[in-house]
Amino acid sequence: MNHDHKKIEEEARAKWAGLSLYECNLEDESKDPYYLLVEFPYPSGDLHTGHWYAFAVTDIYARMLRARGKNVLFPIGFDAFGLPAENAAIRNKIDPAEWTKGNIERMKKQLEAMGASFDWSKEVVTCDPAYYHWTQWLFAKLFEHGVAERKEAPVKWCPKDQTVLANEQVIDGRCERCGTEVEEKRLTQWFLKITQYADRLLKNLDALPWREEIKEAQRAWIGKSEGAYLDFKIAGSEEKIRVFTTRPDTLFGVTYVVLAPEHPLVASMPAQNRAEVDAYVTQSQKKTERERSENKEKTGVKPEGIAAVNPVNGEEVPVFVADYVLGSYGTGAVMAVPAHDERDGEFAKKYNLPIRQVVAPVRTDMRNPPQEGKRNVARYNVFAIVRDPKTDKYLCLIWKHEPWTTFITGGIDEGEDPVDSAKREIREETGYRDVALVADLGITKSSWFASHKGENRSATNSVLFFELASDARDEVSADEVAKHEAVWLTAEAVEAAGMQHAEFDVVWPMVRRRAYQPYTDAGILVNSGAFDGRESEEAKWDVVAAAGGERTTQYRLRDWLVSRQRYWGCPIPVVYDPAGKPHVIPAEHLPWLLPTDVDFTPTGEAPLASSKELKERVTRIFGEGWTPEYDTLDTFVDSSWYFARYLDPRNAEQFADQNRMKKWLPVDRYSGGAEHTTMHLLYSRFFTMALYDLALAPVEEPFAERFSRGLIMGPDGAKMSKSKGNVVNPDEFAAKYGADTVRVYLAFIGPYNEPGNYPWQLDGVASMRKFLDRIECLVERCRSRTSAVSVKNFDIDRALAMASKKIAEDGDRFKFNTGVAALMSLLNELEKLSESSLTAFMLRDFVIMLAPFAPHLAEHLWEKLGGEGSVHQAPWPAYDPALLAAGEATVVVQVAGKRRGEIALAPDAPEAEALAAALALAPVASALGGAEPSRVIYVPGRILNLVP
RNA sequence: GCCGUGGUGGCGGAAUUGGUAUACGCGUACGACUCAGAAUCGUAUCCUUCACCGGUUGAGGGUUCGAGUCCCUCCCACGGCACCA
Repeated sequence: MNHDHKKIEEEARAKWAGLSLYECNLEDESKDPYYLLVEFPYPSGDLHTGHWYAFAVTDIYARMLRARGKNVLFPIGFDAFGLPAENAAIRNKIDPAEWTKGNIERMKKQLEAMGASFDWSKEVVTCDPAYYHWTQWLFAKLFEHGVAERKEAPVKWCPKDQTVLANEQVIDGRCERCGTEVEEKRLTQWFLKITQYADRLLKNLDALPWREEIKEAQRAWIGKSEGAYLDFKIAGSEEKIRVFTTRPDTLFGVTYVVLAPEHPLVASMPAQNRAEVDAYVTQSQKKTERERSENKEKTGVKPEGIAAVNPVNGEEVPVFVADYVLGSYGTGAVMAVPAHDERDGEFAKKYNLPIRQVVAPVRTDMRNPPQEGKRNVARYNVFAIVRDPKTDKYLCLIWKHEPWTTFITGGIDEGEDPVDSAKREIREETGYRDVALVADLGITKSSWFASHKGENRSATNSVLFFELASDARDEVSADEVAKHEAVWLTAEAVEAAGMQHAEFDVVWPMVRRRAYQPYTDAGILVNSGAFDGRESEEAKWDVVAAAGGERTTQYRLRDWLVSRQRYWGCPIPVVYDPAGKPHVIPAEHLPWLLPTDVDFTPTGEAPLASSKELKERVTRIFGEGWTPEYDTLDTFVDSSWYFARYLDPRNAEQFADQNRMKKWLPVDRYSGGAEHTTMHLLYSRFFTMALYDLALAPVEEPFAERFSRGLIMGPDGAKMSKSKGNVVNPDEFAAKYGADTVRVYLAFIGPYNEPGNYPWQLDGVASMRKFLDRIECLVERCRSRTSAVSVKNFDIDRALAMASKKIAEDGDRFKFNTGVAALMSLLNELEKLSESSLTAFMLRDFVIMLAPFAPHLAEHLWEKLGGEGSVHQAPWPAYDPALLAAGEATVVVQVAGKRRGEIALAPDAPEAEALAAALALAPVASALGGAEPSRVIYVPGRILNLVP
C-alpha cells in the first residue's frame, strides 16, 4: 500500500468543490451536447454494490466525454415516493417525508465519496412539491385529452392489509408485505390509456438501435395479435356471442363455444341449471392468482339449454363457461377448436366433446421430392400403424428393391371405409388378420416421387392406429413377399430407421401417445365445405368474410392502472362534484399538496381519507358537497418524465422549457438495470409519445440508446443476500483501498454493455489497488516530472496514440474492462523505460486517460506532474493518426490456412515483396515442399496465405 | 412450452469487418530480496511433447484460401413471457 487514498480523496474533493467542474451549462453553444442518463435511485438509505456499479461506472463515461470536448449533462435525483418510506413510517411511527429526507442526505454524501461527477444543480426529487406539481399538471393534461380515465377494473387485493396492491407488489400470488394470498376485486380506478399507443410503441421499436433482448421483451409485453371478431348467435334468441380468434381458418372445426366466468352473458342467459352455473362462477372468482397458475387442470360448466350457431355453416354447438378463458382478453369468449388448439383439445378430452379436424398437415418427402415434368397422381390412401401391445413393437415393412422402411400403406378403393381398407392392406401385406382400431390420427397430405412407378404422388392419407388383437396370420402372397418383408420394430428402431413417410414428424408423437394431438400449424383445409383444398393461411380472411366477421387486432398490454390506496405518493389532482363527477384541479391550485394529518395504518380505505385538512381544503376551494380523490399515483408515473425535468428543474412556470427539450432530447444514452426493460421503459416511452401528441414534447421516443448493465454477485458467485451471508459492503472496500480502487475494479470486472453476472472477487479488488500503486510509483520515479521538455520516443508515442483511440472507442461501446486493460498494457510499457527516458509529457497523457477511472488519484498525480488546473479539465490526449499506421506491421504467413511464420513489412508493402519475404522463410518453403503456390491471398498489414 | 441472449484456460474475461485464439488481470509454481515473514520484483503457466510436430473456442456437420466469428442440426446455461384463443 503506497498512496494515502484518504488524504488524496479529501484534497481532490476540496479542489473540485471550488471549481464547480461538473455543472452543465445547458445553453452553451460552443460544444456538442451529450445527455448521459442513469436511472435515479430510490432513497433507501445506503448505497449497495448495485448503486456503485450503476453510478461509478457510468460516471467514467461522463468524465471521458467531458475530456473529449462534449457538453455533458450527467444529472441525478431521487425517485422518492414509494412503499418503503410508508412501511418505515408504520413500523417506527416516523414521518415518511423526514425518513426520506434523511436517507437522501446520507446517500448524497456516499455518492460524493464515490467520486461521481453528477451535476447536482439539476437534482430532482419526486416527492418534492416543486416536482410533483408538474406530475399533477401532466396528469391533468392527459385527462383533458382523454388519455387518463376512470373505469371499473379487476385489481389485486390483499385481504389482510385491506388494500389494493400494485402488480409488482404481488410475488408468487402473495402480498409482499404480509404473505397473504391476494384476491381479485372489481374497483373503479384511474387508468392511463397506454393501449391506444400499443401499435406505435411496437412499431417504433424497429428503428431503435437497442439490444434485441430489450426490444423483444417490449414486444412480448405489448403482445400484438391479429385476428377477427366472429359472432355466434344464441339459438332461439336475439343475443349473440362475439368471439376473438386468430385462427378463423379453423371455423369449420368449432365444436363448442366457451365464455369466461366474468362474461356478462353468463349471468343473463336462461340456463336450465342456473344454480350450477352460478356456483361455478363464484368458485372460480374466489380462486386466487396462485391457484390459477399452479393448477392448470381445466374446469368448466355447461349451461343447459343454450346453443350457439356457427356463423359459417349454421351448425348448433354447445356453450360452456370455463375459467381457462380470460375475461380481460379479447371479448372474453372463444370459439373452441379442439383439433387445432392445445387448450381446447385438453378441455374437449376431459368433457368428451367432439374433435373435428379441418386443417391437414402438408409434408413433402425431401429425399424423394416430386420431379418436374412427371405425371402428378392424386391418391386417397390409408396409413396404418400397428402396435403389438405384448411386445410394444410396431409393424413395419422393409422394402426389398427400394431403400425404404415404411408402415403399412395402400390406396382406398372407391366407396370403401378407410378402416376396412386399412385392415385389408394389413392382411394382404403382412398376413395379420386380427387387429383392433385404437385411434383415428386424422388426415395428412403428402407428396413424393414414386420411383417404382415413375410418377409424382400427391396423397391424402387417413392415418389409423391399430393394436394387434391376436397373432392369427394368413399366408402372404408371393407378390407381396417379393416386394417387402414385414418386421416388428421397437420405438427406438422405428426412430432410427428414418421412416419413408414425409409426415412422420406429425404422426409419430400421436402414435406414442396413442391419440390424436391438436395440430396448431398451417396446412390444407379439409371438412370445410367450399374451402376444402385451400391453404389455411391464405383462406383465413375469406372465411371471416363468409361468416360475416370483422378483422381486428388485440394486444396483451392492458391500460395502466395508476391508482394506489397509499399515502406516500403523488396525490391524484382530482376532485368530485356533488354529483360524483371527477374534475381535474385547476392549474392555479397546483401543487395539490399531500396532506400531513393522515393515519396510514392499513384499514381498507385509502390513507388520505383520514385527512381532515384535505376535506376542508376541497370544501374551501370548490364548495360544499365536493369531495377529494383519496388515491395517489403509482410511482412509475413520477419516473416516466423525470429526464425532462432535469433540463429545467427549477422552472416554476412549465414542466420544462421547450427549447431546452428540443436541444437535449432524446437522451443520448440511458444506462439502467435489466429489471426496468419492460415497465419503466415502456411507461416512459408512452408518456413521451402522449406528450408529443399534445405538442408538449419535441420527440416521440425519449431514449436514443439504452444499455442494460449486469449484476454484481457475492464472492461465492451467488446473488447477494443477507440470509446467504455473502453481502459485500462496497463502502468498506472504499475505506480500505480507496474509492478509485473500487471504481477501477467495477470497470474491469466485465463488459458493461450486457446484462451478465459478475462475482465480487476479493483478490481482484486488491489487484486493482496494486495497479494504482504502480502508477503512483512510476510518477515518483520520473526525475523530470515538472519539466516542459518533450523528448520524442516513437514507440511510446505510438502506444499512447493507440491507447487514446482504444480507450475512447471502448468507452463508446461501454466496454470499460478493455479500457482498463489498455491502461495496464500502457503502464507495462512505461515501466520498462529507464528513469531518464521517462518524461512528464507521456505521464501526463497517461494520467488524463486514467482520470475517468480513478479521478482522485489522477488529480493528485496531475499536480505532481505540474499540470495546470484540474486533470478533469484537461483535453483527452490528441494524436497524429499517421502514427497508428507508421512503422512496420507483422504479417502472418500461412500455408493452406496454417500459420507457418511471420514477416515484418511496411503496412503498404506490395504483394511481390511480401511473397518474396515469405518464401525465404524455411518453415514456409518446407510446407510448400518446393512447389509454387497456386493461389496467394494477401491482406496488407495482416496476412499472407499461400495455397499449394 | 414459446421467444431472446449466450457457451472461449483452474477463474473474470479479450479477439471492433471472417485474417496470429486465449490480450489484460486473478490464481498457481519456481526464483530474487529478507535472519524470517509480509509486501514487492522477476520467470513460467491452454492440452500433448525433452523438443519438433500435432491438437484446442459446448457437440456434430457445412460454406471459405482461412471460421470463436457466417449457415444447418443438437446439447446446456441465463433472461423474458406463459391458459392471451
